[in-house]
Amino acid sequence: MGGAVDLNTHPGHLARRLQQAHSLLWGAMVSEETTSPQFAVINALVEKPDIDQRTLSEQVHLDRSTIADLVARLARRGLLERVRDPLDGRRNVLRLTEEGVRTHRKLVTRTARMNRVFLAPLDEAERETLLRLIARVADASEELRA
Amino acid sequence: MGGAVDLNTHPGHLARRLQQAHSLLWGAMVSEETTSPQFAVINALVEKPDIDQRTLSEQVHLDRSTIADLVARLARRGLLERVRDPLDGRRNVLRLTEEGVRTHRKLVTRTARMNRVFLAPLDEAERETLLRLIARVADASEELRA
DNA sequence: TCATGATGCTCAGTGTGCTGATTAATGTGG
DNA sequence: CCACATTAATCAGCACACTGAGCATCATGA
Repeated sequence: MGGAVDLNTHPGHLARRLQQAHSLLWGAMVSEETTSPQFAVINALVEKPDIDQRTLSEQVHLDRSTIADLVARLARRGLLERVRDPLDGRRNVLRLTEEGVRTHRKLVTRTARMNRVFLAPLDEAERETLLRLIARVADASEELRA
Repeated sequence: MGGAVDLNTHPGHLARRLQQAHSLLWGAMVSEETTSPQFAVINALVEKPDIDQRTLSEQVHLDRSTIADLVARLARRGLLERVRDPLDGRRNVLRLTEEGVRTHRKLVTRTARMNRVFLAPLDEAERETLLRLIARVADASEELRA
């Protein structure tokens, strides 16, 4: 006996496994260079260009420090431009380059295909349930932190 | 328009958010020193002592490289012992110390409490559904890898 | 105007997680 | 017995993600 716990009843452990399985499949089916969080950032900038890092970090639910690194990498690869706001010297205004927009277009179709493969073990109703339940738990936790 | 995607339909993005929310709550309600993956390792050693790192990595679904770092940190903190197997000089045999067992006992009750808070937005049926669906997707992906 | 506070960013430090290369030890076939 | 493959662990390198500290800039009130 000894009181060991079944980790399959621990959502944190399962979430980590899920994320890891995802990033593996991502590398194989979507891109080796552009990671999933990077795609989230690019996607957010397609929807709302010319925002600063703080706003961006709220959009994609990433830390301010994490965003800084991530944006620096994307800028180094020429996918976006980081310009000091002349009206407010504290802000970096972010905008995708042509190359960034092209990358986004390419990855959108691939992510759709990957998501189908990833969720293939579930039927349509289960897929929606899974996404909805995760979102509810995540939303509630993030609510508490605000 | 411009083709931006709704990230709430992307399981990878949701998985990352879920995991992040979890690790935040973990730090607040369970332990600041011992992380969730570290607990998974300790828990596995409670169930099966005297295994090597490779076996351990399969038990908790963590990479061999990652296990090495993680185990080194736990050993440095005196929660487990890493001994070269005299019968097979390649292996490190792992065993919890008294302190490690004590830590596990303490954290088991706290993790149970934390999981209840974390999943509070869901009713009992939804909780089981969530855990089961995540496990199915993760299992299927890991299957492909093998 | 000028002190105070708030805001946006950066930096250092730590931990998690992967890949790929290397090293050491064991096992096996000729 | 020895060359060869296999296996376990380590190491280097990269990316993600957090905290906490510090810095520059802007906004506000006295």
